[in-house]
Amino acid sequence: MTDDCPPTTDGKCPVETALELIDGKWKGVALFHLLDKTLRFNEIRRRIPNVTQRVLTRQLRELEQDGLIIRTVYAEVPPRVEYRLSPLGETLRPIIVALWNWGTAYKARQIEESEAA
Amino acid sequence: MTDDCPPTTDGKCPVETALELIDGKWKGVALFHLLDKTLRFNEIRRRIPNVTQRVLTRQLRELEQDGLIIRTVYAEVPPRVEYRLSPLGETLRPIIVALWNWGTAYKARQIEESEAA
DNA sequence: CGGTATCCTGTAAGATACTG
DNA sequence: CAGTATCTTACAGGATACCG
Repeated sequence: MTDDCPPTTDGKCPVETALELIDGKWKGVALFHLLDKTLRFNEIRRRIPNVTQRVLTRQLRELEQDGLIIRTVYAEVPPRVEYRLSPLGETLRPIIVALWNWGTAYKARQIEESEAA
Repeated sequence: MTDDCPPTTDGKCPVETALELIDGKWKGVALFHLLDKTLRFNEIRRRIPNVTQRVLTRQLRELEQDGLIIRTVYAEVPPRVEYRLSPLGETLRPIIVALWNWGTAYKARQIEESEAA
């Protein structure tokens, strides 16, 4: 089964295809926060310390172009821009949740190890 | 629930932590092939066209350092080096499989769209 | 067979400043 | 508030050649 990897149309393994879409230092985390609810730009930013405005903007735009999130601009002053998962993005939910669970367990393991010192 | 993201020990969201470990252009695919069985270096290489020896070597070593795979060197001539998932790496299986399924569905959708033209 | 050793290039990410 | 506009830099990835 795992051998039907390469010979797809584009010669890419589906695993590679999937990972490419969330490749970007902050994309996974951004998607994670959007699992909960629609968020405004600065709301996302506040949840991701260390990301710069420029980088976050770009990554969100790429997610939008790839059809994973929907960006809605409200013609108001001051401007309001909301981001939410698209239907396609919703299908990523189990994966994002699985990553969160895995990462959480991984961290717990790290802590145990350091305490065993 | 999704708000307990930042305030972990290292300030990183678990999603970010998990993604960092499989961040590397070919790591996900390499792990995918190792789901099936233990593979020798060139066996992995053959399954991943376009990856250079140098890069594949480095990514496998990083996976090893992160405890996701186990590298075994047999003192033979010619040399034989086998790679297999570690117990920790095994815990990634559901995620890798989910990525494969997702990527496969995504590609199918792309094809449908292009045919609708 | 399974690597190193060099060298090179593109680009993702970051810092900083400005804007409708 | 939610962005652009510039500029800079590190480094992942790749090409090529050689080795025990």
